[in-house]
Amino acid sequence: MGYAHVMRDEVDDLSEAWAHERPDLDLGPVEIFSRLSRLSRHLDLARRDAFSGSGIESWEFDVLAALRRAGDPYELSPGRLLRETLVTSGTMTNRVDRLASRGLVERLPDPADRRGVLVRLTPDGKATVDSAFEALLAAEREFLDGLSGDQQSQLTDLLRRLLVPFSS
Amino acid sequence: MGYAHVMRDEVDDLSEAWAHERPDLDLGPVEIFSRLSRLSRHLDLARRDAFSGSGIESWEFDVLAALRRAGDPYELSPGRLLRETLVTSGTMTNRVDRLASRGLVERLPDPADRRGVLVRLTPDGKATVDSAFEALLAAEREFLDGLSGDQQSQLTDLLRRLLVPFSS
DNA sequence: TCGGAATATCTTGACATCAAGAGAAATCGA
DNA sequence: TCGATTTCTCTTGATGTCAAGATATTCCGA
Repeated sequence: MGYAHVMRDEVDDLSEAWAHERPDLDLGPVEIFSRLSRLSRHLDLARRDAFSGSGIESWEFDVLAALRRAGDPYELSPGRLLRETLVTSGTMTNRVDRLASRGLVERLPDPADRRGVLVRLTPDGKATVDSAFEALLAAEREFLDGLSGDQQSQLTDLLRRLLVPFSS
Repeated sequence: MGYAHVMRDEVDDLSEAWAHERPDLDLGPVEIFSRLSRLSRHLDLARRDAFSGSGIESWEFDVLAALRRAGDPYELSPGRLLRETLVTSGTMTNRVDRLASRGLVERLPDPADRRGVLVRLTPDGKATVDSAFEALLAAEREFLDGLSGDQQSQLTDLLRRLLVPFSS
């Protein structure tokens, strides 16, 4: 049966308050989307802690991880990187500048398109992102403690259903 | 049976790439937390669109909504507001400044504590947040189209389990 | 082949956020 | 009652992000 009937989170308070003030509205979406956005906020903060041991920040990990999982030779264009990380082009220019000045990536001319460049992970960048990824996984695993394997699969499936419309 | 076996989202690509590069790691957490964080990012962007009709931005809604659901007389301290919205005190000072200059809230001295102030929703602020909230609910409801009522309840329950540890 | 439209990246200026700390008032133990 | 600690809000300076636009190159239809 589980403990659903005794568990109470911050969104229960929030939606109860809304229900009191606006009993005329259907607050269904609040139950899901407020939890999603608050969870994401809490997890961002926890992620920052997890990365502090590896000496990088979350935005750095996002870029390095995209390059890392692209596989050898760990190269992607800035355009591809910004689509993977959902930021604007100005932001990505700035991120690559800072990562390059730290020696974690380097810019190369794209041999196939003279407008373009390629961003490549350096050996230093690869070691950094590998260590950060392991720390992140370890931290995240703790947050899944309260969920059985079945529940984790269910949650994955439900989140995928929500995400599909956004995945072009 | 549903369509789980044919649905594929952007995180399926991402985790497949990781599995290829790091077959030594247990990537379970990625399936859930990457989806949470990417969903949250997409939803933030959608929220911005939903609010543009009401003439406010997401950060303004967050503050106005906290005051609105507090109920008459729609007053909270800055400290309470920053705990509800998970931002720092400097951010909240800045937010209240800008909302006050737009006439949506006003600052009052706290009669019970001379260090403190109270932030109160103006009638204009109340009308604004009520209209924005209805627009938000309408937009969010569309994203839930792909989930049955049962699935929405399941998702709510699973998200609550993840959120409880963060809800002090 | 040529010109317009699309694409790729970078630049600029404004702005929201944060971390750290300052100042004022309240609280609590001795 | 007094002093130390805590609480509450605001200030400051640095920084990351965005929107809009500039520049260079490629693509594509006529």
